[in-house]
Amino acid sequence: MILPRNLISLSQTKQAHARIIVSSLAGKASLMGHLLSFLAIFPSSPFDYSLSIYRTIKNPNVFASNNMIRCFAKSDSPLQSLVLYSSVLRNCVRPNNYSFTFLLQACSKGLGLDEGVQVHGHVLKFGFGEDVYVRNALIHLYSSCCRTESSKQVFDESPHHCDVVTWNAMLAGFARDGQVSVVEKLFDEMPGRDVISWNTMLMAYVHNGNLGEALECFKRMRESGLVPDEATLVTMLSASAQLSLLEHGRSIHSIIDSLNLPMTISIGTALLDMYAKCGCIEQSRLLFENMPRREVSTWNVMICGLASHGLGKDALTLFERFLNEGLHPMNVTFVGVLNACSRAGLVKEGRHYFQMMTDSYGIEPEMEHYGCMVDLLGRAGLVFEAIKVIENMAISPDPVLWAMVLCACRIHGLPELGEKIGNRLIELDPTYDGHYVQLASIYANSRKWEDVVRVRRLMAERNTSKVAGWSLIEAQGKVHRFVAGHGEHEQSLEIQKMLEIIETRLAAAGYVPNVSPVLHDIGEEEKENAIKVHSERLAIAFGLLVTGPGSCIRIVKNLRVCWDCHEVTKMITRVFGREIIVRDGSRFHHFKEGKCSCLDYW
DNA sequence: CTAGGGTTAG
Repeated sequence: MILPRNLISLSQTKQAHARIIVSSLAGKASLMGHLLSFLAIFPSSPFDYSLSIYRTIKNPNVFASNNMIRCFAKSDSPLQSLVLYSSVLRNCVRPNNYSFTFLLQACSKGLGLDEGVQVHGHVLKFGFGEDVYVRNALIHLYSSCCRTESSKQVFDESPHHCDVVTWNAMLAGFARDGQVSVVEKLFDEMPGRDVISWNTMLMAYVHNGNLGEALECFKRMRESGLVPDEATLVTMLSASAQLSLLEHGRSIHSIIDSLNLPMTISIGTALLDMYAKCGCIEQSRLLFENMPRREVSTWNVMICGLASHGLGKDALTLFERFLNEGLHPMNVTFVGVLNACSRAGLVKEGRHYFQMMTDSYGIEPEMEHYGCMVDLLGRAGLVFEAIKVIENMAISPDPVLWAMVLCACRIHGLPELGEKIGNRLIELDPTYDGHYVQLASIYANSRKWEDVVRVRRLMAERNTSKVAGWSLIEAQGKVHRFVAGHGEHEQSLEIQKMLEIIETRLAAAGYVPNVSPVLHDIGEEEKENAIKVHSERLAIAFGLLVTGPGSCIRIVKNLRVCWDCHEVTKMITRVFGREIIVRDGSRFHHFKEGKCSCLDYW
């Protein structure tokens, strides 16, 4: 027993077991307890071997039993440890503090809240209510089930018997429950914070969409002098990815390099996801090819990344490679694959992979899968086949699917059907303005102006909720946010001038703006006053102002790009000799030399 | 003689 535990392999442990048998020492409770304690370390190892050892012990003492409980807790059937616990009690062996930490661990892992509550009773009965380890295990149990009131109760019962682990378990519980402000409060109150405290705070922000706060918090963490670890950096990569902040993501990447952290699967996957979501799909590919090891999620991220960039064929090629390597796709893998088909208009392939998913892999299609298929078929003009998919669904369809059909009706000129679906959708959700916009647009295409006015009036009267359009651009070490209209940015005068320059130069190049707002083809932003300048145009104008000539302009926007802005952006890349990458609400557009990577299909 | 808290993706 000289080697540290974590350096001992399963086969070495088995050798030790063999020698114990040869020396006829098998059956000794303390010795076998040690053996079990080694077996408990191997992650999710099956418990049958451990159990066969435990069974040879004539009179198992609490030490040996604790370690067997621990083996169960680490296995795939953690709740088995409770069965053993009851036999321990039957044999009149008194459990100790170790027994309860292992038992509670088992309950947390096996989602046995009811069982955990019973164990909690035994904790009190046997007098371990003030043991820090036991209390932490209890708080962890309630935290992992989002029972924050119970966690808090345990915490409040003896507030002095706690350490940083106690506080961290509390943070995690409220974080999981989405109570970010409580996490913040506890984080401020706690007497000392370690890396895990910071990580939990960061994850609370990222998981609940408070991405700006996460960036701020990470800055404070660095100022406090704490060295971030793998979990910190993976979380921050996720924040950078969600916000599409390439410069920030790159700075995290350089921290990873400077800390000499190994390229683990987690780090690698998070990095390639970050690059993909920041528009650098080639960088993602490079990373992917150079990763020493990958797992299914790595492939998922890469396939989804390629799909979001409209590289449908490449995504499918990668998926075929995945299958050739003998890997087993998950439901998410097929979300990526079907998305790839839908973004690239690959109808035949889409049908093929949808069938493969259900027939060859027995994966039940979820709403996302149906969404891809309906979108794919609808956009390709196969509106009735899209409807058939919805009608044959095994689950009840989300209205979003009908909204896709509605959109297809508008694009492919099916006004009567569109009118029916549009009215039905408005009935279902009168507060969402997107449906009114689509319906009005369909009437406009049919030149039914009275209907256009009627629908728009209805929308105004009902005070529908609308999502304001915004665009982000990272420049000069800051994030600049633009909303439709202008005047809020400190350089708004220059931006205004730049917009005029753009207009003049595009006009000289022959661009004719789409004058009638009701004729606007696509656009969730139609609902915004059409006189206002869409947010991405402000961001592009600003980008032209502040970035060096010839450099690429990267924009993120929350809604989908409207047809008009899409046309203008194409022209700008030609007239100004710039590359512009826009991540909109549904995908990436790489604009270059007057063309877009989506080939106007999105 | 044995123990604990936090990881990403659509």
